Amino acid sequence: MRIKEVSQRFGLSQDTLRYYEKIGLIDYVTRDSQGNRDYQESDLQRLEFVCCMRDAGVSIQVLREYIELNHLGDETMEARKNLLIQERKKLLDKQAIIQASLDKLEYKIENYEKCLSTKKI
Amino acid sequence: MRIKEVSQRFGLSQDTLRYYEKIGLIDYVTRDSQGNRDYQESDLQRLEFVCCMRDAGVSIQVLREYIELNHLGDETMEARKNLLIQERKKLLDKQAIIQASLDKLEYKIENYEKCLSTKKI
DNA sequence: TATTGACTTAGAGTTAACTCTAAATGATAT
DNA sequence: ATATCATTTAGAGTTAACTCTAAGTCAATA
Repeated sequence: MRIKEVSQRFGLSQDTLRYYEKIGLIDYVTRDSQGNRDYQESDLQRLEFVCCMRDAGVSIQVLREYIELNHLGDETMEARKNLLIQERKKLLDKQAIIQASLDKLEYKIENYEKCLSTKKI
Repeated sequence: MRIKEVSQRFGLSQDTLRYYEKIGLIDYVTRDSQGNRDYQESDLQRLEFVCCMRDAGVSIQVLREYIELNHLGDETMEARKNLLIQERKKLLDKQAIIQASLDKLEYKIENYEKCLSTKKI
């Protein structure tokens, strides 16, 4: 699959896709006879994971560490698991923080609604 | 209250507090006879709100807009309400995205656990 | 054959949100 | 009286994560 289609599929710019490859967030993508990237199924799967994590706010640095551990083979399984557990913790914390923020917003919005309806009477 | 204590209370650096004031995220803080900031109750309340929103990822730009509308008085109540509703939507979307990420992480972690326990037999 | 379009590269530039630096002031502790 | 400490200011520097630029290649189309 060529870069344009991959870009559309994941909602990442072509620049970002090349950048992710340059910094090792995805492996070197094979090139076709013209020298253009030809993304394989495995690349797409990696991108799926990377996009999902990036969308949630997982840092590039952490994802690179994870990828790096992957490259080092089975010995690093425990380390990888622990890394994911850490990130899960961070995301759970973030959800709680967002929830607190939502509660505050909810309260303020209701307040505005009260004010606005009163004003109209 | 002096900047040091405010900094500790909200977990913001003194630099950040001065920066927030400079860009209008909080109003100009009154200075004492020595020219040092003396944060009032109203400043602390504003900071409480700003911090909560910033922690959840609401952008400074949006918060500045909100503050700006506040300065413009009661006429802008509807606009302020709508701005908050928009931000609520963004945060709800973000929660869903994080949940998707968490589900994926959960799956992977379980997988690692299976692999690791099998290896030990 | 000329031009259009999709791609390539290396490297520079951008943006949001801080964070740091340097020089100065005034109050407090030794 | 001197040193230390908490402040102040304007403005420069940093970081993460892109995003853009310029110059070039190749294949397809008018």
